Parts: sequence; structure tokens; C-alpha cells
Amino acid sequence: MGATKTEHFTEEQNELAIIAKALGHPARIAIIDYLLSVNTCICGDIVNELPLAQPTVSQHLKELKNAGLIKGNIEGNAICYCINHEAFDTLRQYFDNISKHVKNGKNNCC
Amino acid sequence: MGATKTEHFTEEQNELAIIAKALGHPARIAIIDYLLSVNTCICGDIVNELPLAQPTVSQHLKELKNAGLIKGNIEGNAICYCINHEAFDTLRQYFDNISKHVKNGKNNCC
DNA sequence: TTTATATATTGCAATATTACGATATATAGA
DNA sequence: TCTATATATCGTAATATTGCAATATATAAA
Repeated sequence: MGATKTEHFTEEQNELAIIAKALGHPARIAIIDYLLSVNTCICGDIVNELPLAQPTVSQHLKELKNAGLIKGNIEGNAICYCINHEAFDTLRQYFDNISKHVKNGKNNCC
Repeated sequence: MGATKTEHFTEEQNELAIIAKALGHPARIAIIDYLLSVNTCICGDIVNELPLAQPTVSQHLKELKNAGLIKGNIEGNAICYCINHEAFDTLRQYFDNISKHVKNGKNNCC
């Protein structure tokens, strides 16, 4: 009891859930927002942008990285982070499909 | 300690995180998938589609509803559920913007 | 080599989520 | 009214997440 029953769902469903879950925290949305606002790779600096302690930010970055939403390369003393296109393209496609699907369907009964 | 520090983030960031979080579980992705596959409102029947006990499914439906991802209307004995366009359009727009943003930027350094 | 800086890991407390049995509620139909 | 069916709520155990202090690691610069 308590743990998510991943084995009952498809690989696609589990994968999508993992990506969505990674975005399911305001600090991690804020990190993505920041990476988008600077519009380039950013080396260091992310910890100072967030109202959280360094270990907490490090943890959030790890989760975004595990979900494939960001990439990080060691750049001398700091780490250079940036958005990972592919993951966001996957999400864009998923929600684009849903929007199209819903528009063609008859989901207007509620 | 332990609780998410929502007060430090913008309303947009918190809202988006809430929606993403609601999709951050395979059972809830499966519910959305099912509602899309039937392509119409579905009255009752959702519990039988999932490999989880009825109270658990009820809980997941509640979370999707709270996040605004689905709508539910009482229809006699059963409840009629369907996808909520608006929430998914919000998500589509968000990820569409990110894709565009990233393509125009110089995020290819990593 | 020593010191400063950046990031990760560990350990732990507080809180949240997941799942389900038992039970409540509410409508439909006999 | 009584019974069946559909869904929600309650209570609770198992597990996961969040946040941070302390500490480890690793590179840069002095």
C-alpha cells in the first residue's frame, strides 16, 4: 500500500506521468521559467535565483534532469544547465494532439 | 519543513505546477487517455477501466477535477465525466510557447 | 599546497500522496 | 418502501516528497 502501482499502466502512461510529475512543483517550473528567460545555457547562478536552500535546489535540478527536461554539463567550477528540447517537444505534441482530438470530438456535453 | 513553499512563487508558477502535478500519476494519465479514446462524455464505467479499487479511482478523479482537467456532472445514478478543454488548451499554449522560444534562442550549447 | 567557490550527497524531520477496506450517501427501479 | 447500483468520504497504513543543516567532493585561483 502507498506506492504507485506503475506495473498496471503502459510505458507511455508511466513516462508521461514522470515528466508531468517533474513539472508538478512551483520551484521546478520557476527553474524552467528562468532557463527560458535567459534564453541560453546558464553556468552557476540558478541557486541564487530561487528562494530555497542550495541542497533543495540541487535536488530539484536532479529531478528535472532525471525526467529529461533539462541538461547539465560540467563547465569548470560550475555546471552549465539548459532546457532539453526533446522532452518539451514531446509534451507539446501530446497536448497538441489532445486539443485537436477534443475539437473533433463530441466532448461538449458536460 | 516538508511542505511546498508555494508563497515564494508566482501565481502562474503555482497554477501550472498544480495542473502538471495532477497529470503526474499514471492512473490519472490513463483516465485522460480513456476519456479521449471514447471521444465523448462517459457516464459511470471509469472505475471498471482501471486496475485500482473504487475509492482510489474516486480519489484520482477528484484530483483531476480539482486541477480543472476534467468536468463531472451528475447524470441520474451515475456521474458523467469528460475532458475540460480549457485546462488542456492552457497546457498546449504553454508548451507551444516553450518550443517556439527554444527554437529562436541559443539553447544549443549543452 | 592552501583557500575559495560551486555543486552533490547524507541524514532526518515534517508533510503529502497513494491505496484500500469500511462505511456513508444518493438515485433508480422493483 | 426496499433493494441494487454508483460514487464519495473516512480512517489508516505504507510510501514518497520537500526542505535544510551538515558534510563531502571537485575545480579554480591564490
